[in-house]
Amino acid sequence: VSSKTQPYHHGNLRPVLVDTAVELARSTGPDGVVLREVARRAGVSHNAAYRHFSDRAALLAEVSDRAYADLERAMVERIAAVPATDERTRAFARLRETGRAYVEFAIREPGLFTTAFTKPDGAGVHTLDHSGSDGPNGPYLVLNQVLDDLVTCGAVTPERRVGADVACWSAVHGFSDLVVHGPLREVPPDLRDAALEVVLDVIQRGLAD
Amino acid sequence: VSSKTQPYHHGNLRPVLVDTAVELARSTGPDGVVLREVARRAGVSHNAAYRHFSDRAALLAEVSDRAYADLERAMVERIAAVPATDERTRAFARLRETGRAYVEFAIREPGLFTTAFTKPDGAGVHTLDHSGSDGPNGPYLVLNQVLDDLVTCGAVTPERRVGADVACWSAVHGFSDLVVHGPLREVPPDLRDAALEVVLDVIQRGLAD
DNA sequence: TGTACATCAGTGAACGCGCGTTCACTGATGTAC
DNA sequence: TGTACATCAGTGAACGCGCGTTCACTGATGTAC
Repeated sequence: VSSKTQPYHHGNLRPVLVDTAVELARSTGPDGVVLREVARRAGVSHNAAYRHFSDRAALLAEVSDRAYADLERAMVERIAAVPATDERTRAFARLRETGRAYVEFAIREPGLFTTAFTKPDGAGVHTLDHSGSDGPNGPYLVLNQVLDDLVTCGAVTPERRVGADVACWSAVHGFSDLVVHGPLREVPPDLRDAALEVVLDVIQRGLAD
Repeated sequence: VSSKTQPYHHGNLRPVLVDTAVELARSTGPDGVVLREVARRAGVSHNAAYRHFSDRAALLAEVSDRAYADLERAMVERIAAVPATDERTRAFARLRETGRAYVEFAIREPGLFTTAFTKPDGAGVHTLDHSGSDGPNGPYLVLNQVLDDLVTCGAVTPERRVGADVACWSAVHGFSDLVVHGPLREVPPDLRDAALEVVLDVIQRGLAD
C-alpha cells in the first residue's frame, strides 16, 4: 500500500463526499444519493461517511442546500444580464428572466432541481412571514427583490405586490414540475418554450399596473 | 379451513387489490404501494397479484388513473356548484373553483395527488397538441372546457385563450406542490388560503379582457 | 529532540430489513362429451 | 347426470438484491512533557 496513492487518512474527505453526492444527485436525483455509492465513488469504505455526517439525511440536506444555491446563482446571473433600458421595461424583463432561469435550471438539471426541493421536514421551510430575514432561502429572496424593484419604479402597485411572490413562484414552479416530472414531460422543446412565454405573459399582465 | 371464511379462490381479487393499493397510496403515497403489503392487506399470498397484473408498475398505473379520476371528480363537482349569475361572472367563478378544487384536493389527499402524477413513462402524457381527443386526461380537459366557456361569453379574447390552459395549470399545480411537498408546506392554513386567492387573482387578471 | 498517549479518521465484517420476482406446486372451476 | 380433463387462480419457498447502520478494530496524527 503506497502512502502516495492511498493514504489511510484521506485528509479532505468531507468536501469530497459532498461533491460526489452532488454529482450523484445531478445524474440520478435525490434517491440516487446512496451512502454506499457515494463512498464507493470517493474510494473510501462504505461507512467512512459516518465520521462526517450523522446519517444519510444529513448528507442529503447538504446536497439540497447546494442545489438550492445553484438555482439561486442561475437566477442571479440571468437577472444581471438584463440590459439597461427604461426602468419599467427593465424591471419586467428581470422578472421574466427570473422565471426563465428557474425553469431552465429545472430542465437542464432535473436531478438537482428535484433535490433542491427535497429537504428534511422543518429545514428550508418558509413561513411567508415577510417581516424578518427568512433564512437562507435564496431563490425566494431574489424573486422578492425583483418584485420590490417593480414597485419602486411604479410598474406594480403596492397592493398588487402583496402575494405576488407566491403567484410568480407557483407559476414557474408548476410549469417546471409539469415539464420535468409531470404530464408535460414529453412536450417538444419549441412548444414548451412557447408555453412558458405565455405563462410569463399572463403573470406579467396580472401584476402590471 | 372453512370455505366461508377463506375460499381458495378469492373470486374478486383484482378489484380488491386495486382498492387496497389506492388506500395505500392515499396514506403513504406512490412509494407506499408495495406489492407485498397490498397482498397482505388483501389477505392473500404475496404473489397472487401476478395473476392480475404483470408487475408492480402495472398496478401502480391503475392506482394513478384512479387518483387522476378522483382529482377530476373533485373539480367537476366544485364547478357544478357555482351558482348561476351573469355569464361572465359565473365563467370566472368556475375558473377559480377549478383552481381551488385542484389545490384543495392536493392538500386533502396528498398521497393520491402525488400518485396521480406518478405515471410510467409514456403513459398519461400530453402533447399540448390541442387538435384531437387527448386521451383520458380528465382534469386537463375540464380546465380547457372552463376556459373555452370564458371565450364563448366574451370574458377572454381568443388570442389570450392560447396557452391559458398551461398558465392556469402551472399556477395551481405549482402552488399545490410548494404547499404539499415544498418549502411552503408549513405555512399555516389561513395564510395559505389567502395566498391562493392572490394566485387566482393574478391569473384572472392576466387572462381577462 | 524524543516519547507516551489521547484522539481522530479510517477499515472490514456483520446485522437486519424488505423488496420484486420466479418457480414448482395445488386446490377449485367449468366445459365437452 | 356423471365424469375426464384443461384451465384458472391461488400457495409457499426461495433467490438475489442493495440498502442504512453498528461494532470492534487499526493506522495515523498531534500534543504535553
